[in-house]
Amino acid sequence: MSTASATTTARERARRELTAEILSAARRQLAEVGAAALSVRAVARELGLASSAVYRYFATRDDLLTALIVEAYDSAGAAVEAAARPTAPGRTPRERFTAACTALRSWALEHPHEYALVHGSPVPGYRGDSRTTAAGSRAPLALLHVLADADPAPRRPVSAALAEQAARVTAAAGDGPAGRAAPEVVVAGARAWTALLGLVSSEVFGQLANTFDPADAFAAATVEALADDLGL
Amino acid sequence: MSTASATTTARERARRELTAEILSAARRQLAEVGAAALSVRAVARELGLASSAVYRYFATRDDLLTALIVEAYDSAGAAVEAAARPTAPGRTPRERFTAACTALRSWALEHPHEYALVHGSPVPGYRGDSRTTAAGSRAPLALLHVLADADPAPRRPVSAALAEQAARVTAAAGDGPAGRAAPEVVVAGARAWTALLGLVSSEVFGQLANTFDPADAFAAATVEALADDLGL
DNA sequence: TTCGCACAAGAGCACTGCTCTCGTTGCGGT
DNA sequence: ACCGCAACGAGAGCAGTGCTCTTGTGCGAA
Repeated sequence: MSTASATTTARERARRELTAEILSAARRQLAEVGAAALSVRAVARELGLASSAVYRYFATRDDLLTALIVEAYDSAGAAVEAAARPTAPGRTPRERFTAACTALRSWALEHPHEYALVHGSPVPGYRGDSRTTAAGSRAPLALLHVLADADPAPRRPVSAALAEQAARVTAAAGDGPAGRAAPEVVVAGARAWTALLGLVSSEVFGQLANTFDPADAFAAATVEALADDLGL
Repeated sequence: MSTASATTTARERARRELTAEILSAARRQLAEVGAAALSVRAVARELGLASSAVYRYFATRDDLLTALIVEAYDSAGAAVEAAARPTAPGRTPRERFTAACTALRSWALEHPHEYALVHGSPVPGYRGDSRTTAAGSRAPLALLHVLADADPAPRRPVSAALAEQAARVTAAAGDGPAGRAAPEVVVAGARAWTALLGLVSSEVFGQLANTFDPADAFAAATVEALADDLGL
């Protein structure tokens, strides 16, 4: 630890690179065959490695999946954050909200397996890793940020129990605008978030087949309804 | 096929019974270890059979899962239908609606693996079997039935494209009250259905951890909000 | 009674996650 | 400059999987 702090030894470089290559191959395979069929051996094969070598970098298949989950959360979160950003000063909160919702939907349609990985059924016995929860908060927090900026008139009072849970959210949100949102706004935002997840999940998982299948109109109308309901 | 039409031969009986036993064992295993870990061999082991024998009754593991999917859809659908039924003549549509929503949530919490099977990520390459879609329509159709009975004033006009898709739904719903629902009502109902799925999925899949985790209050408030939004 | 077909069992194939052992090689401390 | 350790990749191997094929057996229709 003495001289190695500044210099990066060749081994460290090689480790980082190979880790990235494994992740990249796993990402490719995830996009192709899905999480259920992702196999450590196939990843190793694609890289010309022995399967046992991969286990030096990811102790278990679930660890590899967890890394992919974090990546997916971050990718989706970045997309939503970018769409929610007030690019122009005059951009209304409603525009930011609908853009963020649409961004999540688009991301999910472009990365269905990644979406299923993070918002579908938890794979075996789920993990509540702190990395995943942090990364998973980005998108809903971006939405809450928009709501806090708009500070809409709360349309629906919340019970004391609900307000306490909302306070937990604002406490975890830090001291930004999202951290100062009213409990009614937090609850309404959470409601909108779960509704959005339901909309996107239904479409991505094929539950809307034979009904609202090309779901663009349905999704757009639903997002508008959500914005109305939030008072944006 | 001559005399066998009336009498049930011993073979047929045995086949039906063993099929039921296999399904029952599979159901038990699904509830315990989840769909991903459900194995034909373990089912056979539990029944004291060779694994190859099971394949005489379900040609493939996916066929077994499909049967479980149909069972789960029917179970959930029956629970929702029962809750949505106008048990007393004076029961308001709003009561029926909230009861149906709560019934779905309760069913999902009692059968998380079954819920994940039908509303989580589709397992490998999905199947759009006609049996599953029919069974899967029961719960949302029960909700639509309640809405059609209430015939609320449509709060939100729908575009022509959306109305056409709604017509597809009413056409498939047959000639009951649900089949005569206005397009605006059908779309609003579909919106409520996806929102309900998002709420229940978020809770069952653990997405609400650290925020609205004992989710009874949040769920109840969300269902009330949905009922309000529907004009019930 | 006889023939045929459905049946259960078992071996076997290709695959999986994961572990263990082996020879090698890079790297830090003396 | 050297030595020893730890990290490394390869390969074999274990237990498990879905699924197939063959083999023998007993029920049931003709």
